[in-house]
Amino acid sequence: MTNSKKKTEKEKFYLTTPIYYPSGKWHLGHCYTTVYGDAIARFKRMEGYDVFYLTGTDEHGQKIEKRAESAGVSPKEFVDGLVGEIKELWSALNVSYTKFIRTTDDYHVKAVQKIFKKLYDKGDVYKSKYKGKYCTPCESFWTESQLVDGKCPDCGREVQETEEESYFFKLSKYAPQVRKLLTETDFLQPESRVNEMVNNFIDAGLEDVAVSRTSFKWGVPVEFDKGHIVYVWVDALSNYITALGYNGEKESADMKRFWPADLHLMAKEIVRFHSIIWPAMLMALDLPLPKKVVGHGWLLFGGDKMSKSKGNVVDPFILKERYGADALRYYLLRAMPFGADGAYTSEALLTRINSELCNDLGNLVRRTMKMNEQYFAGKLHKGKESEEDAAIIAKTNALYGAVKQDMDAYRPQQALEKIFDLVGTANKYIDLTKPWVLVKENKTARLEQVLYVLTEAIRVIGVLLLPFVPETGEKILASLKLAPPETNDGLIYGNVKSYETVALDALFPRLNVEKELEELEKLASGSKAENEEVKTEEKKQVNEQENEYITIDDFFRTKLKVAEVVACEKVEKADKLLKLTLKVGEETRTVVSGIAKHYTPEEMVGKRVVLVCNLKPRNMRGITSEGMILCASEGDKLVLVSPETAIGSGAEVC
RNA sequence: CGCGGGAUGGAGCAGUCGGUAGCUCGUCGGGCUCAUAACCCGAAGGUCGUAGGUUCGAGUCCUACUCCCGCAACCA
Repeated sequence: MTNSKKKTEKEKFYLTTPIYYPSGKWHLGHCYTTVYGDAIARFKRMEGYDVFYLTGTDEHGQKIEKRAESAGVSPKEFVDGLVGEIKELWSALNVSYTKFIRTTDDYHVKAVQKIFKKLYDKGDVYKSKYKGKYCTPCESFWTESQLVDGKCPDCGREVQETEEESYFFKLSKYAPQVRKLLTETDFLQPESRVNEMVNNFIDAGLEDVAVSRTSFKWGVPVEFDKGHIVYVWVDALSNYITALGYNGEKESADMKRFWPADLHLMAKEIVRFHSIIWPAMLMALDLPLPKKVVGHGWLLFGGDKMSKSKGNVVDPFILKERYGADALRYYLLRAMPFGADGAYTSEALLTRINSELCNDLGNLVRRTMKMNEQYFAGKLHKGKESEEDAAIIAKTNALYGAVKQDMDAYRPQQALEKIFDLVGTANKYIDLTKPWVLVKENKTARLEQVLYVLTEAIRVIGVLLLPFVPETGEKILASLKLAPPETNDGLIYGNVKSYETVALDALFPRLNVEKELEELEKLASGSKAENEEVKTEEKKQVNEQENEYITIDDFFRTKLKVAEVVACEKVEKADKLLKLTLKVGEETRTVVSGIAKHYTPEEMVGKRVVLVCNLKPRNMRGITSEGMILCASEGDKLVLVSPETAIGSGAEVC
C-alpha cells in the first residue's frame, strides 16, 4: 500500500513450497514443485526483489513413528537420513532456497505450541470428543462410511463406538469468509480448483477439524494438556510463519518484512488444506492472508509405450547424474502444463534434451561462437542494421517483457516457450543471412553485424535462461565473457556495444536415445530391486544372513494345494476383485482375488489353480476370503499359476 | 448415480470473447555446410469421441451417450 515509499528500498517476495513428508524415496514430483519455485525465486531476484524462498520437511506423525519403530531407530534418527538426502537433492538441482525448515526444529516446535495456545485462548480451538468406530485389535478408528457391513474393513470384526478426546479448530466459523476469499478474489490458481473446493468442501458443510491426537506421541505436545499432540494442520501449515520467526508473541523482523507470503506453491492434492484451513487459521490468528495459492498438477508415470516394460526410472539422482541438473530442470519446467497433469516418460525427456537443448540451443550458441572466432577472432562491434535484422532485433527486444508476463503469472513453461522461440528465430536468421557467403564475398562489415546481432540475441537468451537452467545460462554468458548480471536491466539489442567471445564446449552432448532408454531400463530394474529390499527390511528386521535363505521347514509352513474353480463372479463395487468358489479335495472354499482386470469370471470356471490354504482369512468388501491363489506378474501382465497337466483338486503342492 | 480430469493428424499437446484447425516430435522430399549426422525450407497426414440441439456460422455453447485416466474403494 505504501508503494510510494523510497524507490531505493527493495520490494520483498516470499514464496514457499510445501514441506515434504519424509516417509520414503524422494521422487520427481518433489523436484517439480521445488524447481518450479526455484525458477520463480531466481527470476524475482533478477527483477530486483528481496526474495525469501522457503522449503523444508514435515517430520511428525504416526506414520513416521511406526516406520521408525519397525526400522528400530528413533523417529528423529529415521527422519534425519531422509532430510539429509533431500537437501543433497536440492543442492544437486541447484535449488536456491533461502531457508530449510524442519518441523522438528526447536523454534518451530515452540512456536507451534504458542500458536495452539493462542487459538485456544481465543476460543477458536476447543476441546471436545472425537466420535468414531474403533477396532481394538487393529487399533484403528473408522468413520461410519468406511465400515463394511458395520464391521472393521480391515479384519471384519465388530467395532466399538468410541469417543476420544480431541481439540478442534472452529473451521466452520470461518467458512463464509473463506468462501468469499475463494470466489471473489484470485487467491487460488488455477481457477478450476475454486469450484472444486467450494462445491466439494465448503458448500457441502465445513466441519470443525480435529487438531490434536492422542493416538501417537511423535509430534508437538500441547503445552497445557500433555498427552495431546498437535495434529498436522496446525503443525505443518504454520511452518510458513514460524520460519519467519513468528511465535504468537512479539513480531520478528522477518515476519514484518516478508509476511504475508506472495505465493504458496504445491501439488493439487493439498490445495484443499492451503485454500481452506490455512486461510481460516490465519484469520483466527489475525494475520494477513497470503496473496496466492497455486496448485499444479501431477507428474504422471506410465504410458511408456515405446519401452517394453515400465521404464519408470524416476530417481532424480540418477537422472541428474546422467544428464545434469539443467536437463532435468528444463524438462520439468517445460513439460508440465499449467494447472493440469503432465506425463513423465524417459523418452520424452531424452527427446527434449536432444532436440531443444542440444540441437536448437546448444548448436545455435556453438555455431555462432565458432563463426565469431573464425572470422573475427571473437571480436565484434555493433554495426549498422539492415532490413534483414529488423525482425530478430524486435524479437530480442520483446523477449524480456514476454517472459516477465509469463513469470508474473507463474507459468515457466510458457516463458521457456518464448525464449526458445527466439532461439528458433536466430537459427533461421543464420540461414537467411548466410554468413559463409558473406565471407566469400568479402562483405566483412555486414558479416560482423550479422554475428553481432546473433550474439546480442544469445546474450538476452542466456540471461533470461538463468532462472530456469542456471548452469547453462552461465555457460552461455561465459562464452560472451560476461558475468551473470545482477538485474534484468539492459536486455535489449545494442546494450553491449562490443564483444570478445570464445567458443566453449558444447552445452549439451547429444544423446543416443535408444541406448539411453536401455540403460535407464537397466538402472530401473536395479533400483526397483533396491526399493523392495528396503521395504522388506523396514517391515521385518530380519537378520540379513537369514534373509537370503529360508529352510525347507520355513517353506512347508505354507500349505499349497491344487484347487478347482467351480464358480466365479465379480465382486460388486470393486473393479479388481473376483469371488471364486474353489473345490479343494472335499472341501469348498471362497477366495477373493484381485484379478478381475485380467480374467473374466466365465473363463475362470473349470481352471485349476494353486491355493495357499493356511493364510489367515481376511474380509474384503464384505466377503471373507479363505486363502489366496498364486499368480505370476510382470509389469502389467498377470497370469495364473496352474498345474501343468490334470491332477486332482486337493493335491499338495511341494 | 462416490469425486475429479480428459477424448483434436502416427505420438505428445495449443486452441482465449463461437467466424478459414495450429505447435513440438516422428515420417517423406529438398536446401545448406558456420555448427553437436546439427541448421533451414517444403510436403503428406485430422469429417476436432458419438448423436442430437442453439446459431448465418461450433473443436469452441447446450443435452444425452460411449470410451479412457487419476483419486477413493479394493488388490496380501
